[in-house]
Amino acid sequence: MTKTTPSIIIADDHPLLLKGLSDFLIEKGFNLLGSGKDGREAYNLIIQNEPDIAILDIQMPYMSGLEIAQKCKSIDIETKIVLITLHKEKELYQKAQELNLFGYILKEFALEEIENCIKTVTDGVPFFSEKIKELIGVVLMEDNDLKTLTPSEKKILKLIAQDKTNKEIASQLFISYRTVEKHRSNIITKLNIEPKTNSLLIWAKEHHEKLL
Amino acid sequence: MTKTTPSIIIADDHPLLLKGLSDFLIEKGFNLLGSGKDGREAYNLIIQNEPDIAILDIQMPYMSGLEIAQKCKSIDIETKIVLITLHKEKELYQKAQELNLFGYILKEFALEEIENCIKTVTDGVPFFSEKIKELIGVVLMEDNDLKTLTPSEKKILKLIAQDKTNKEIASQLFISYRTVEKHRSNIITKLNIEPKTNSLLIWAKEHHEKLL
DNA sequence: CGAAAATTACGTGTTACCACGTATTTCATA
DNA sequence: TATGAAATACGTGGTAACACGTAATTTTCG
Repeated sequence: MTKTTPSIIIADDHPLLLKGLSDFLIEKGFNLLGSGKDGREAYNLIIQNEPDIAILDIQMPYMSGLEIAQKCKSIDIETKIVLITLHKEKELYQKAQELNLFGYILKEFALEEIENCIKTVTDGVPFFSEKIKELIGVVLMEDNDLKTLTPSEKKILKLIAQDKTNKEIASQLFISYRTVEKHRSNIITKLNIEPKTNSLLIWAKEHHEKLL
Repeated sequence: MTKTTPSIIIADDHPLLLKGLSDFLIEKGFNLLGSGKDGREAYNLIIQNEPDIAILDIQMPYMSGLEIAQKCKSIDIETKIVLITLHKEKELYQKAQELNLFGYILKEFALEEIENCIKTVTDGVPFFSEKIKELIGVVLMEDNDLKTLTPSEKKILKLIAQDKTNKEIASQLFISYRTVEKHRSNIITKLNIEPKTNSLLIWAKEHHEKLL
């Protein structure tokens, strides 16, 4: 790893954030090659410049930060990708392993943390915010429960989250209404849900993001 | 209204956004008196400087933008308050009337819109983003239904949204279990909810923000 | 192939939710 | 004070959700 200033491109669909980040990096003397306001622009910037680091928002029009990371991996671009987002996205932790993600920071973090992150990543060391790590712990627990579900059970859980009744689910899956009930029962047992009347519906609603 | 450049203070707890907004206003030649990173700082800045305009994030530590607006009104500070936020807060439209709010913009909006907003507000004309207005339309409809609910019905609706069963609600309110059921029935009728089994729970969950 | 897991299905019983109706009491206010 | 709205409460009947158990069939995989 050379000791020259790393080249960087950034992308964010929030003009204010983009400006803030851009100004900050320039002031700090980083080698900012360019910035994009959506996923397409970001992707083009990356394949044209092959920067050392790309700091990308997760949610952007046309292409998300994750999609960009995926494509970059598939075409063997060595750009280190740092995701930046407002939300503590729980699903992220797994994908971070699969893709060549090198960092994940929250927008509300201090500017110094960004500088810190860039330096760390430049040395080839992944950087994840502390708060993210906490989340990962929690999510891992919950996901362990989820993983014990069979495919059918997951499918039914999804449908429950979509406000379907047992009968609707049954006819949709061409199985008996009783079978659906049995699955429900098994799901409740596996997920250690309190045995209240609508507890499964409530659970499904609260965790419906994880069922996608 | 004088034609001099309006004095402005800004506050946001996201360093990046604050920097972006700050840099932008300075570049555009606005008279930026100061900036704060939380509600307290913002409030102090306002009462000390009594700026023409205060651009505040809604969600901030110690004091929200709305609380600041409230306090400012109570002590007759004439600063025109513009709220800025990432989320399309549905509850906002009502409060905008009560307080001396002069604007509401979304962070993802173009920088030009902010400039536009400041100019409009300087002339004493409230500025609300188009997207907000759309939302207000929708929310007004829904709220009309909500307003038809009696106090007791609202209370029960809140408890339903908190996953309480009829019996729990009954014992908590010291009323009969049957009464709760009657209320439920009335609520369903008033809100035009489809007569499915857990439809009321689902409705309450989906609208639980509005029940606060 | 054989064992384990998954899927399918049913029985029985309890509780919760919902509709529709009736009826009493309380309370604000025209 | 009198009218009406709201809150309270109960009856009846139907559907849905859930617990717990049994069991046949299919899939999966060592």
